[in-house]
Amino acid sequence: MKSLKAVLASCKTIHQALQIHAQAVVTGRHHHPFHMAPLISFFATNHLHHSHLLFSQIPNPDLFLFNFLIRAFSLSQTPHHALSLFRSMLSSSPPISPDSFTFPFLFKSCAKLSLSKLALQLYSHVIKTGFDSNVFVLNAVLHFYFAFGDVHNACKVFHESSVRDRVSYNTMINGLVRAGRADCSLKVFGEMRGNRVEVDEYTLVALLSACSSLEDRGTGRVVHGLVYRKLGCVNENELLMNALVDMYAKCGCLEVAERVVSCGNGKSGVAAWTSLVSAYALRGEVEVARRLFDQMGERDVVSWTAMISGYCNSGCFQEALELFVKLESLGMEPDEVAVVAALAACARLGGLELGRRIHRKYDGASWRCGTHRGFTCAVVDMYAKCGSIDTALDVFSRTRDDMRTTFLYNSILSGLAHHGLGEHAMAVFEEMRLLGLEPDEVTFVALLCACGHNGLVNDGKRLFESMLSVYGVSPQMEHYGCMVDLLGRAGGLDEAYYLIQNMPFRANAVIWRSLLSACKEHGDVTLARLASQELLAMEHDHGARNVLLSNMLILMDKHDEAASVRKAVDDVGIQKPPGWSYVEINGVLHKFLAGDTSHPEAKATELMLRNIHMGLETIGHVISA
DNA sequence: GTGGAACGTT
Repeated sequence: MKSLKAVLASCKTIHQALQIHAQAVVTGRHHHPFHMAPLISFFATNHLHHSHLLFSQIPNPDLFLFNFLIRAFSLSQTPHHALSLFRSMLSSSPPISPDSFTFPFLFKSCAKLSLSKLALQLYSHVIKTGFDSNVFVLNAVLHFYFAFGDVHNACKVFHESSVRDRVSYNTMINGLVRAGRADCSLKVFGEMRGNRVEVDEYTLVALLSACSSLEDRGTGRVVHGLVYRKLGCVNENELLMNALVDMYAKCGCLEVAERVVSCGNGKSGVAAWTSLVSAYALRGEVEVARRLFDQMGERDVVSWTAMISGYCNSGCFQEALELFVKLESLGMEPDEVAVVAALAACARLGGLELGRRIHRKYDGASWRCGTHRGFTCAVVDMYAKCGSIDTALDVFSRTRDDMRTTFLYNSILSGLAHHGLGEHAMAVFEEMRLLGLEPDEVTFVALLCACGHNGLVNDGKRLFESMLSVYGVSPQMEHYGCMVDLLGRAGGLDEAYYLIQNMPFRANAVIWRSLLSACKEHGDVTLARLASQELLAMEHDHGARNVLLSNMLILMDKHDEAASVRKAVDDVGIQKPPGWSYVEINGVLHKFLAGDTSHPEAKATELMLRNIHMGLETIGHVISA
């Protein structure tokens, strides 16, 4: 008689397997772990739920069966089942203790479910029971520390461990690269070589990723040499080929990257092509990127996202959104990254209706690798940039504390700043501090900008002074710019000028322009001349500042000087690139230039604008030129 | 009769 395993191996359909199960029930073998294991294992690949059902009918499952199912669930989309199985394993009578097989699967489940506390509890159990000297357990611990972003403890455990193998090194190198510490990963690789541990394809892929993120083509070439020595010129590993192409693409060697793709005997896959698309788009050659994108044999969500982001990077937001809508219409499920890119494009175009549609559609989405943190941030940013600050605040306030990040606070703070809600911004910042989130450079730009727009001079000064001393963020050019603007608007022109003279770097055009417009506002001709001289001496020309300067001189009744500035502008032939504006009305995107009268409803628009102006002036606003 | 780690998009 054939063994059950042999019979199952020849099963072609689920029905045949179910018949075998029925037979086991008839012969009374369905209660025995030993007899049921092959059936449970048969269903585990595609019908895990059924395996679980069979398992639950066994009165006394053994450690092996528990481990088997815990493993299967830890790899599945529902890893929490692995943890409940573990609980029932501990509480069965007699209780079953986990072994070195159990722990790695539990850690994997914790990592997938972001249960860092549980993982740490389990780890202390591992140490107590001595399983930390098992290399499989160690590697799983390293993996979960990296998954939780705890690079420090991963390194600590790795360096203090007495057992290490090739996988430990690979996990370290890969984890460090993904944590943005590619430089450290190369050091670990040095240790690996020093300890005469052989490299394998996992090592090589991780090293190529390190070179990609460091844009270190020299080391990249050395690793390419290692690949060649290890595997010869033709290789069968698609992931490795892709990593190689990506390395050359990220290092700017696009020609070499393309050569690797074409010499790869068709072994390089979607990822390699996606790297090329993204590299060309980043270089500003969107047309080339699009041609490659259209030529690709196979395209997945990531390739579409690369092209969409590529358009965004080159300022082609309309093309980006067209591609996103096409992606949806093809029935492909965009991931968090794609949706974030589309929302960013909406934000830049003022596409409120499309943005709102995207927000509603993906609000409850359950993304495989998504955290929803990026999504929330992009949604808040989109509403704020589209002028709907109330909706932005609404989404923000309904966001759970553990979903709040510095980035999210930066989005809402910038929104509040641009909407002139300075006091509200200060209150939100206070809330951010209480939550223990650390502000970064962007936070302070938003805050100082908010203070500037609302005349909160003392708050602004206090914040600026606390940046480095309290928060460890050193002020950049933008922050000085905000301060010059803040002081200038409040009439503190001398203080602003003093700040410019005492900055650690030379002021840029933005700063001088901001001082110039403050001079205009407060009628300081001497400082205005000084600022405009600085501006004219700057290399990269910008027509707007001269227009501003001549406007100012006209307002100050210095028509002769104004005329000479205008003439200087005309003589040099300074041209300001046209600034396109976009507005979305009822889902239709309208594009126009300043002074553009080509739109069919230009007259009506002009009339409405005049009404708004008059309304603003009636309630006491001063409209500057 | 069960183990581990890997590529491309923000």
